[in-house]
Formats: sequence, structure tokens, C-alpha cells
Amino acid sequence: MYPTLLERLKSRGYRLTAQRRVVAEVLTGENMHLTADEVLERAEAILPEVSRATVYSTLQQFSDLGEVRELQLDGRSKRYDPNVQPAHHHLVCEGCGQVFDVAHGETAPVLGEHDRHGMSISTAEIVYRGCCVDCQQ
Amino acid sequence: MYPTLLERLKSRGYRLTAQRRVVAEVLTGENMHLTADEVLERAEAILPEVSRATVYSTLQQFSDLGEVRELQLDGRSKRYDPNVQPAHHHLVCEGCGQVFDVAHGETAPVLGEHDRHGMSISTAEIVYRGCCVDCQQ
DNA sequence: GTACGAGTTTGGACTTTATCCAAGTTTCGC
DNA sequence: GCGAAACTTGGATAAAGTCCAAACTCGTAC
Repeated sequence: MYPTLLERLKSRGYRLTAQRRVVAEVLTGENMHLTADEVLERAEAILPEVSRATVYSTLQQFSDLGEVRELQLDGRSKRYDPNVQPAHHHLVCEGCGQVFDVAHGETAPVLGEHDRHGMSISTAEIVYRGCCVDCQQ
Repeated sequence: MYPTLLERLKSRGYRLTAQRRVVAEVLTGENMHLTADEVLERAEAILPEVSRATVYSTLQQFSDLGEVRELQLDGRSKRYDPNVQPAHHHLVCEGCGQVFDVAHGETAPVLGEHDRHGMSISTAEIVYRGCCVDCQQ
């Protein structure tokens, strides 16, 4: 069995605290794209005394470790995606803000020399925007 | 000659004020991707009494009119791009935050039925991230 | 050209999202 | 268990953006 997030944290010298367990727990799932505030809200439901600062710093750590992907999709708050598969893109409803993973999408086209402006490219993410079933009414 | 932004504003019933002229002026250019604060700063250099609220509301109007594109690239402030050609993407340096237009890039792959989650897709934007020439040192 | 009203602008207060920090608490190797 | 380093906390602070009532101005109509 592949090591869990908590095991990976431990093996890198991070301590396993109740707060980290809770943040890891509320983040996991399919098509989860919670904002920091939503994570805090759900974490408080499990561990009432958890603080905002801890949730933010924990999300930052998980992100630095590559355990979650930080998404900036709506010009407001960041969202945290536990799915870190490199070639997965996102689908955003402009009506309600809901986010779906594009699990099987193709990768973005590779840039030609002329378009690269001399840069070395490390990632290419696609954001599809549109209107979800509920918002099409 | 195609009507300018100011002429298009006028034809839609908007008034041509000094503030709108200045905001339009500082936005224009190749590879311009200013934040609202940068727009304010440059606008003040031309018209010192311009206010923050006006810059924000003007940028919002230009964006609603399709005259500029609002970009959310770095998890901090929005950027405003006077290039509204639909199929152009962006190249962001993770070191310094600099943004380049990808003028001739291909369009993003079309999503299959299964990946659409029932949504109707209206736009697809690609963000390439990497390291620019200056930051590669 | 002047008056007028609707559209604009202004500054300041306010909101939201996120970060910082010093003090207190907890984890884990010994 | 003990202690040091790591972690968490609440509150202050910062950054980005929005709201609002009062003042101002553009452009039409006279």
C-alpha cells in the first residue's frame, strides 16, 4: 500500500498533530475543491478549537510538499485540490463557482520556440469555463 | 479605421470622462498585464486626482464590455489584459510574476462528453508556468 | 451658452482573504 | 517522563477590492 499523506509527512520529519490529521481528513475526496474557509469550517466541526492560522499554514505546507494543488480559479479565494495528478485540468461553472476535475483530458499543446519567450516551461493548466447543469435553468 | 475603445464606450451611452481616457491609455500596449494598483499608479501620474474606486469600477466596466480581459494568475491581484483575442493564452514566470502573451498558440483540446459533467463550455484558457530568462540565473 | 439631470467620481469606511507574531502547548526522541 | 524543537493559538495586521452618500461633470435640450 502506498504511504498515506500522514505517513509521508512523518517520513519528512513533520509531526503528526491532531490539526494536521483533521485538515488532511477534510481535504480528501473526489472532486473536492474547498476554499481555506471551507476547510476551516469542516475542521472545526471535528476539532472545535482549531485556528484559522493553523488551517492556512497547514494548507500551505501540504501545497509546498506537493500533497495538494492550490488553484486560483475565481478571483476570490484559493481552492485546494487533493488530486495532484499533473495532467488534470478544471471545469468551472461561472454561475455557482462549482469546480469539476477533468480526469481524462488531453494535455495542453506544447509551445513553439517562438512563443516561449526564452522561458523554460514547467506546467500547463487548462481552465474550462461554462455553465453547469443546475445553472442552465 | 475600427472604432477605438473610447468611441465604443460612447456609442454604448457611456460618458467620455478624463478618468476613462486615462485608464484606457495606461492599459494599452503589447504584453501589458497590469494589476489594478499598477493602473492606479500610472493613471495618477497623468491625472493626479484620480481615485482608487474609479480605477476599479472602470476596469470592471471595460471587462464587462469585453474591452479588457481579467486574469487571475498568481493568487494575489487580478491583472488586466488589453488583448482580448479569444484564443490567446498566457505564460507566467513563477520567479518574478511577469506575464507574456502566447500570441500564436493552439487552442485548448475540446472536452469529450464524459468530461463535461453536463456543462456547456464557453471558454478554455491555458496558463503555462515556468521560469523566465532573467530568473533562470 | 446655460441649465439640468443622469451618469460619474471621490474619499473614506468597510469587507474579505490571508499573513504575521509572541506566547503558550504538544510531539517525539531519548 | 524530560526537554527542546516544532506546532498551535488568538489577535493584530496587511493586501486587495467593494460600497456608499455627497459632490461633480458630461452632454442634451432649451
